[in-house]
Amino acid sequence: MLQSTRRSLPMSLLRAREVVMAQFRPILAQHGVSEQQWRVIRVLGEQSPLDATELAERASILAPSLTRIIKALEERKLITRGKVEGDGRRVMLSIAPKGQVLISEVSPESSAIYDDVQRRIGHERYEQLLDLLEGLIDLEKK
Amino acid sequence: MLQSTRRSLPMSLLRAREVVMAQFRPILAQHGVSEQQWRVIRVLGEQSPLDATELAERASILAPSLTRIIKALEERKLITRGKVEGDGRRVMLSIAPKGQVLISEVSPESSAIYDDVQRRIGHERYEQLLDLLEGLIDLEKK
DNA sequence: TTTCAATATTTAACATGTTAAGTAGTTTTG
DNA sequence: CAAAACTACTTAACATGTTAAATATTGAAA
Repeated sequence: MLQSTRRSLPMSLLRAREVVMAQFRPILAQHGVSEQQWRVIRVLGEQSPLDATELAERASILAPSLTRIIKALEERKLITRGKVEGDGRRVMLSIAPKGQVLISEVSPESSAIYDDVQRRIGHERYEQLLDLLEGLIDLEKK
Repeated sequence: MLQSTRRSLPMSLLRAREVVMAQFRPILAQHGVSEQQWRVIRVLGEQSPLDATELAERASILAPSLTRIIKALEERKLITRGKVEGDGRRVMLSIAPKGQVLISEVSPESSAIYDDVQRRIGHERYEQLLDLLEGLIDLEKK
């Protein structure tokens, strides 16, 4: 039997993400960063430095995209890029002062939106949803 | 307090979708269609004809992307395109015979994967996840 | 130590996402 | 009825997704 296009898991995940991101996009746009650039900045805000592979993994961005994003963010001095002594292949990325400023500006607005979404969906259901998604993500590792 | 990048809703939705789609992509690639092209074909397989706006809505694809996708699929004769008498602005799209063949080829493999994911995550949790996602999607309409 | 395989990143090429602007056709207003 | 507002779709421009190939470096094997 054919899976309906309405109640299909990939489609629902896509739409749900769309609904949530629609709340965030205006804020990010005001600060001149894309969704992906913001993910990179936020990950580096949590831990710096990180090599490109680790960063790509944590921000869920493919290597070729990351290369381009790094270039753009470095030019705007939001992050910095350095080499690793002992391994000439790797690139180490760190959050820059301007990046930290950006984080401190965007985070409050971002948190407000998270809280709002969480409140509208209900705290319990919100946690439940995250748990189920986590379970789905873990399928990959098996 | 800063939201961790790990347990964040947009990120989890993205990753979960990635895990699921990673199962499908090889099949679609074997048949020479992208994920988005497949969504368009499948929606038209459920109902034809549809005007571009309806199709975009149901396939969760933005109008500019749809324009390009339609062009590609029409050239491959997987779908057909017609005008609406009475409204010169609209474009009506329909599944073509070759498109129906493609659906009949891909669907069994696709269903098998759905079943596998569903089985691995558990039927009940699967339905629960879809319900929660639906609830999140409905936030948009309020 | 030289050669080969593996790793980290980049580049290339093309599809799609995203926002804004453009075009043509249609409906509403005055 | 004519101008204005609206609608459906397309085009444009640039960022990102995606796969494959290229580069440079490192590590392992002969």
